[in-house]
Amino acid sequence: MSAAPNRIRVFLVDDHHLFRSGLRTELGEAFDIVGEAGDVDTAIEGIRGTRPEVVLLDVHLPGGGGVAVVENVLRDTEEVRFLALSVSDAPRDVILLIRSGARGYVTKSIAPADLAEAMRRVRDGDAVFSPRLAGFVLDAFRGEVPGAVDPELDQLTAREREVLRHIARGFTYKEVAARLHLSVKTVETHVSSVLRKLQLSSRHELTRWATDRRMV
Amino acid sequence: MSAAPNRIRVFLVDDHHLFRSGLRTELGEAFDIVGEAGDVDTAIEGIRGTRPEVVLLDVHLPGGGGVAVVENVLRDTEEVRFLALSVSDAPRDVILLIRSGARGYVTKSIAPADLAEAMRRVRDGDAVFSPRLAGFVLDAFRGEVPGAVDPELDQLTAREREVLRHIARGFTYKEVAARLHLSVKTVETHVSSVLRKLQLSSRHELTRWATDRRMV
DNA sequence: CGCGCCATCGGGGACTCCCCTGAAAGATCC
DNA sequence: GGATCTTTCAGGGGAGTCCCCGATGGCGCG
Repeated sequence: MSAAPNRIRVFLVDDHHLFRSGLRTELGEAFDIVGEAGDVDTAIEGIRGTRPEVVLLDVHLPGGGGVAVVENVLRDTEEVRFLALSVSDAPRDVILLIRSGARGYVTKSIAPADLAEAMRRVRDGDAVFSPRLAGFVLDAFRGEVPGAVDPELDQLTAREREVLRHIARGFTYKEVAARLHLSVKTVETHVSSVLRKLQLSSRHELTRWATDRRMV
Repeated sequence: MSAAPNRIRVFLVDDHHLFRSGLRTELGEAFDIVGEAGDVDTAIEGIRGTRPEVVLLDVHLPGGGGVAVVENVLRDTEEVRFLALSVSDAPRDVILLIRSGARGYVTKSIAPADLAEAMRRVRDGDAVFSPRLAGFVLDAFRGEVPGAVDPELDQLTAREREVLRHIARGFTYKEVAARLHLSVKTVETHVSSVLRKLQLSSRHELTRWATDRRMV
C-alpha cells in the first residue's frame, strides 16, 4: 500500500466534495492520500481502516462534527494525529477541538505550502496553530478568555451575584445564610431568582455555570 | 528567509553567562540581541526598557524562575512574546510556563536553525513546542496529565469512577441511574463509597474534587 | 404619591441528597 | 471451598434543595 516511505499518509475529512478535490490536487504529490470521507461515520470507519498518520479534519461535519471523529478514533489508538482545518476561527470551535484531542488547528485560508508544513509538523508531534488561533488556545489554557462582559451576569443584582458565588463554592443554603447574615429563606429566594434568570434548574448547573465563567 | 533587513529584536534571559554567549554567537547574525539578563529582576527591568519582540527565557532562574518574569511583564503589555528555553522537559515546568503566558517552550538541545525558526514563529504569534512537549501541553489542556497516577482515584473501583464522573457533571442520582441502567439505590451506594473513600461529605465537594483533577 | 424593583422573611410541599442497616449474586484469590 | 471484594438493590430517615404561595419595608422615578 505505502508508496514512497517519506510521503506522509493522510486522510481527508470534509463534507464538501470540491474542497476535498482541491486538497487532493494540492497535496497529492507530496502526500499519500489514503482515503477521504464526507461525514462522521464514514470518517471513523475510514480512519480505522487506513491508519493514516495525519487526518485533515473539517470542524463542521454532518453527524456530530469533527469533535466526534477525534474522540471516537482516539479512544482506540493514539497513533493518529488530527489537524483541524476549518473556515471558522471561533474560539469555541478551536477549544472544543483541542480538548477532544486534535493537535493543530488552521483555517482554510492557509496557503498550500503552509498547510503542507503544518501537516509535517503535526505528524512529527508538534502542536500547530495559525497565529490568531494560538492566542485563543493559550488564553483558554491560561484560563482567561478575555473580553466578554457577560450579559447573563449583568441581569443579576449585586446581592444575587453575592449569593451565587457562595452557592457555586458548594456552601449549603444554611451556610450561605450564616456567612451573609441572612435567613435561609432569603437565600432560597435569591437562588431561585438566579436560577430563573439564568435559565438553570439546579444548583449543580449553577456551579458549572459559575466555574465555566471562572467566578470561583 | 529573513536575514539582515528586519531582524527580530530579541532579549536573552539565562543565568548561565556561557550559555548566553553561545546564543549571541549563534543568533547574533540573524537576530538583533537588544539585551540580556541573568536573574529575574534584571530581566524584567531590561525587557521593560528594550521592548523586544521575543524573549528567550530560561525556566530556572534565581529570583523566582521564568514564570515570575513572564507574569510580571505581561501585566503591563501584551506586545512581548516569550519562548521558554530550558534543559528541563518536565511536564510541570512546561505547564506552569504556559499558564503564566509563554507562547512556546523548547529544550536547549534544539538545533540553532530550529531555534531560529521557533523564534520567528513565536514572533508571528504561533504557539511553538518541540514534539514531546506539545504532547504534555495538549494533554494537560485536555485534562490528562499522564504521569501522576492518582492514588486517591486508584482506590475507587471502575464502577465507582463511572458514577463519580456522572455525579461530577451535575446529574441527579435519578439521571445517573437512568444513564447507567441502575436503580437509584445502587447509585446512592456508589456515591456513598466514593465520598467515604475520598474523605468528602457532599456531592458538591465531589464536583470540585473531580473538576480539580479535570475528570470533567 | 403610586409604581416598580430590590431585599428581606415565612409556611408548606415535593423532591433530592446522604447515611444507616441489610442482603444477594458473581468474580477473584489462596 | 472459604474469604474477600465488587456490584447490585432495598427500607427508612434526617437534612438539604427548589418551588409555590404570600408578606413587609426601602428605594428611586415620574
